[in-house]
Amino acid sequence: MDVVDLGAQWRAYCASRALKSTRQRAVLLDVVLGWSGHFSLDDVFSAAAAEMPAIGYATAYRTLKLFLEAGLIAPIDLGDGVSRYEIVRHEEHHDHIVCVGCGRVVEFVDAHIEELQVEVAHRLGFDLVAHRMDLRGRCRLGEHCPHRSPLGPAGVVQS
Amino acid sequence: MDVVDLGAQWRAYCASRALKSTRQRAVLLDVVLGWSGHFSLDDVFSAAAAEMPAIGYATAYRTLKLFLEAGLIAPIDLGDGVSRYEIVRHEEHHDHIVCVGCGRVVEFVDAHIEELQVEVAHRLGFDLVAHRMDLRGRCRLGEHCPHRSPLGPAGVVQS
DNA sequence: TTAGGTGCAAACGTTTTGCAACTTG
DNA sequence: CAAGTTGCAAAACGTTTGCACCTAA
Repeated sequence: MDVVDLGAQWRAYCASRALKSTRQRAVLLDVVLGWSGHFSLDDVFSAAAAEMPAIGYATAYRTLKLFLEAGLIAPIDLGDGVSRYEIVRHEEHHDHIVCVGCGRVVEFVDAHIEELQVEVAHRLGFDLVAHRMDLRGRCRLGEHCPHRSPLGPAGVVQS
Repeated sequence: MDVVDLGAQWRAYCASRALKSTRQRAVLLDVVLGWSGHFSLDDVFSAAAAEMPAIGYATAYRTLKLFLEAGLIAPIDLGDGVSRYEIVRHEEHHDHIVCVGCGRVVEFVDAHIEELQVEVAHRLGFDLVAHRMDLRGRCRLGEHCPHRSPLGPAGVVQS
């Protein structure tokens, strides 16, 4: 499911809930779908405000909540105390590993672990709905590592 | 490492940082070590206040922070927006699965997944320091499930 | 005696809401 | 027109801190 499909998904959600289409929502959708990586409410608001100065924080807040309910975005927790989100891409689910030294975030998927999660859930009497797995590690980039800080996503590592 | 050892660990930490032993800290340590399951700052404060009405919220806050630094407790995130913690038991590390229907939390460990996590981290160039894995599922307790709400921990399920 | 600890109240940053004015369908 | 949406400002929330008064060592 690519960005185009997420747009469709949003339109479907709007229809199902009789939501109106406004310029604000268009701008916000645009910002979110165009975002690569993780974003906070503030991130989204700032970007939207750049394109539409009159937009209000509350609107960004409420719209992000709608995106959440529509399943367009999902909350993630990277350990800092801020609510962050990322676009839900069904074919692109991934987990995170965060370097405790430099804060670098690598996204990855391990098919084997995914399987085992379903299995374990079943064994415990659950039907798995979702999961979140965040690893912490120290990355071995040596002198390149410390404090390279939040850098753009380098893509999801599959395995 | 059982509760007794955690007490020793705390004493060692106090010594190393020249922390004084006060009645407040004793009460708070007691509350935390005696807690079965997950707790919030509020939980701890309330329980401590029951035993020592004059205790201040800030003291609970600051002390919990010390416990955190001392490695006695670890933050966990169960998806509600509240900071929660649990006692660190080195031989009892576990992950969580939360029922999206009733909120029931089951703790578990899967040795195979644990191994794979280390492996994956290495493959990505990290030395694994810690991990957090929270599954969401719908539990199959049928009529017994919905809204049985936060119940006491039923122990860690090993596999 | 003195470094450290406590309780209070206020500051903080973020998230959330009430409301009157304004759009969309 | 009616229902839904917006921006503002303020409330609510959990968390964190400054400070003057205590207390363990």
